[in-house]
Amino acid sequence: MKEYNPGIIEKKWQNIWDDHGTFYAENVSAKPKYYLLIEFPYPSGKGLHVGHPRPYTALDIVARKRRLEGYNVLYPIGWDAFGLPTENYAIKNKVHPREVTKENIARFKEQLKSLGFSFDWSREINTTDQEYYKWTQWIFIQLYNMGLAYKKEFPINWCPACKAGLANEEVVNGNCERCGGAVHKKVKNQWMLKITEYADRLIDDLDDLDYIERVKTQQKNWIGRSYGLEADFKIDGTNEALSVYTTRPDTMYGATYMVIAPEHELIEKLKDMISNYDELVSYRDESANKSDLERTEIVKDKTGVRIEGIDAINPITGMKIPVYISDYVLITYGTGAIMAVPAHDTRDYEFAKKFDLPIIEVVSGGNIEEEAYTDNENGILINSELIDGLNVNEAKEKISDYLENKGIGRRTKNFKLRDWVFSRQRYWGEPIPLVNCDSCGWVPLDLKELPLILPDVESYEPTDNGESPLATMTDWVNTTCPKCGGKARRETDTMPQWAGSSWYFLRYIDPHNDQALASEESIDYFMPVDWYNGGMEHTTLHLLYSRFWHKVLFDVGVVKTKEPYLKRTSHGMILGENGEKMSKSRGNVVNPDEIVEEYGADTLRMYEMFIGDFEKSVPWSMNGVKGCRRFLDKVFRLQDILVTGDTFTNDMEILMHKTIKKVSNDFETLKYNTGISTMMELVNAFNKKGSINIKEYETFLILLNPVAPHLTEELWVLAGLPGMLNQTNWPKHEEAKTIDETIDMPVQINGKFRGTVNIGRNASLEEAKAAAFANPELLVNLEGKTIVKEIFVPGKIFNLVVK
RNA sequence: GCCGAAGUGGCGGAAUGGCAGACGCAUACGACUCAAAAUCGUACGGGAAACCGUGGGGGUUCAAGUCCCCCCUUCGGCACCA
Repeated sequence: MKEYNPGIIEKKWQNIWDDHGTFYAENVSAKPKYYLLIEFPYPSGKGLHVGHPRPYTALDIVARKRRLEGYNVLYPIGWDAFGLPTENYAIKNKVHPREVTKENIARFKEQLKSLGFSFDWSREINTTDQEYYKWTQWIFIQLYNMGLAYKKEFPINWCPACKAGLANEEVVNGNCERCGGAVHKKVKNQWMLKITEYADRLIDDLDDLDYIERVKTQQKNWIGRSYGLEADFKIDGTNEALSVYTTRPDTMYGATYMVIAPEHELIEKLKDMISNYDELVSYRDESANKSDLERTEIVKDKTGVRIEGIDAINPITGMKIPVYISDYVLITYGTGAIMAVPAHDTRDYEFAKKFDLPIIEVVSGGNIEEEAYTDNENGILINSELIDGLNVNEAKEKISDYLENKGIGRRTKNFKLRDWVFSRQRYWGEPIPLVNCDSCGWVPLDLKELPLILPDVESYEPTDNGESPLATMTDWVNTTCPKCGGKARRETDTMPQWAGSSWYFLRYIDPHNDQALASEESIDYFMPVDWYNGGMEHTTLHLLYSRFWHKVLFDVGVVKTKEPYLKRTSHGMILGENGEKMSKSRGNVVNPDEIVEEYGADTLRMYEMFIGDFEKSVPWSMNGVKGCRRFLDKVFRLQDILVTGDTFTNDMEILMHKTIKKVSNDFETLKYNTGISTMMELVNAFNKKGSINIKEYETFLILLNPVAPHLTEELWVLAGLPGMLNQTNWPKHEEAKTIDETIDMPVQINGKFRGTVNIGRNASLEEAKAAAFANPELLVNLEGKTIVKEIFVPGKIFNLVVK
């Protein structure tokens, strides 16, 4: 008998699929479409590791199954190729990032191709192509025209040693990833995108989506919507009022002092009344110089300064209360000021203890001598004249009404989500297509001027002053205003890596269109994405950003669906054999090339899916790989016991239908591991029987095909089955034929398993009882006992309660 | 601290409230072989057994890995968001 040689078989079928364009999606089709999306890779210099193929294989299984079910499947691939690692590598090795990118992509592509994914390679995209980023720039202009892009002073991470601005991911524990030195803040005028304007929609529209629950909750928490009251506290002896935001207006009687952020405008406004202005300024400077790390490290120890010379008036009690500045209040959230209720807020409690401020209990139930009582959702109000005796929720409403009626309070909401800092002072990104004109201000380029090509530069190293490398290119920077024709300067910041990936799923639909990012008809046909799988690490940034851009494009009228992705799932990480995260420095990286070389791509694919629960992290195991290869060898040897037959044999019929049902279902529900084990059981059953007929064999090959496509296509041909496997149909089970006529019903005595009885599926209690009493082994347990209760669940269990 | 997920053999992991450990790995023994590999077969949670076993402690139920309450541990996310 021939031997299973994956090296030859796999190459052969990959070529056939390529030559036939087997997996190309049709642009126009009478078939229903199905759009599957994986997160397109960043082509790093390291090549693939075995973690990459896990999600790709999972959706490849769904893609192949869907095609056999009669869908026009779009399963595309591309490259998210702008970004820092490439740029840093290029600087270090004095190669152009374009060249590095080209090489990396070539390597990734070769590796991916060797795994036999059914990607539509005719739609391959690359975010660094001019024809691609032309439309990234076009979308930016839409954002600008809608007023969603604006410039703002915003601090960047600045490494004084490297003289470079750093991305957040380059800052590790407050230090520079490269030189290890402390990272400081440097304020720059940057482009921001108003994602906060879409915050409500980004939360509310989640309700109708089929996203795994942890993704929804993480996004909701990240956006962080809260409802509360903005209330005005008068500053004594002035017409000024200090507005605070609170989610607990019910506790206002307990507000014994106020705190404002060090940067709050009130200090400048009331400068003349303040007797310790200099002290406040030096505190402000001090906290500005603190790194993020320092600021959070000092959590335990609250600092602050009282603003001398002013007092605020609690609007509900009329009492004069002091005002402090402290960096535990953030200028970026709410109004940058709070009313402090130390009895019921841990932070305020700590501050009050330290500065010896009064603590007034207003919700009963805690022990405020010991600590703040915060877990008080169901508490009753005390020491609060207007609302004494009410519960927290009633009190909130009453106080809110009261202050709104007096015109010194407004119900409002707040978000933790901040606007998106969209500028990078880097070379390897999309140029921002705007010019600054002395008379017209910021002016976007015309569509016909796009793409604004990233110029070739001698040196793309960051500059000493934190400006983008593009800023030194005066020829490129100096231009004319598209509006008035006067002198103008180009924006020299580039876009972040998140830009290209925020809309790539739309370009796949119509990747060569030079009139639009994709044609209207094709968008209408293919959108939305039916199933998007990706890593949990992208939940709060990429996934949210792309939902935001899609909603903007919806508002512009480019897309017709308010959400880009109907369904979102997430895979677990693959760890090294030692159970640690795979990394070069830990020396536990497994390269898929080695596995393909030694065992074949089908074995790798199968093991990637069989390794464990798809949603959980799991350590790699070379022995596990061997086990999967062993199974495929077994499958190959089924040829030896192949017999004729055009229907399932009687003794295998039920098992066949059960298997079809289980595998079909498991492939839809991320349970690839149990789907595969079901097929293993089937093969074991045929081997035990000693034969498999051609009909059973054919069906089995189709079921296994999504997991091991090369082998099954080959066996299909070797068995003389008609055409190619990829042209056939996915089998369907008959529900009636998945049910056994007789079952081994477990018999329990006092809830303990004592044996089984083989009875009819629909047998009655009497039949079960008769069978049980005919079994001497069971009778032993009944000796000298009386039966007090018989529990019989048809088809399930027979339990005798005895005394 | 807050939010989320999870704790089951030597390992990865299965189990609509109804026989815990499917399937695979590792291991041991046997067959084949001059021998080895491959392959095939048998065993494989603990215990001599009665029994005991799904992180720990309570509870609901005829019956709990699964449901409820409390606690411990691990992982992921957020982190002074008022």
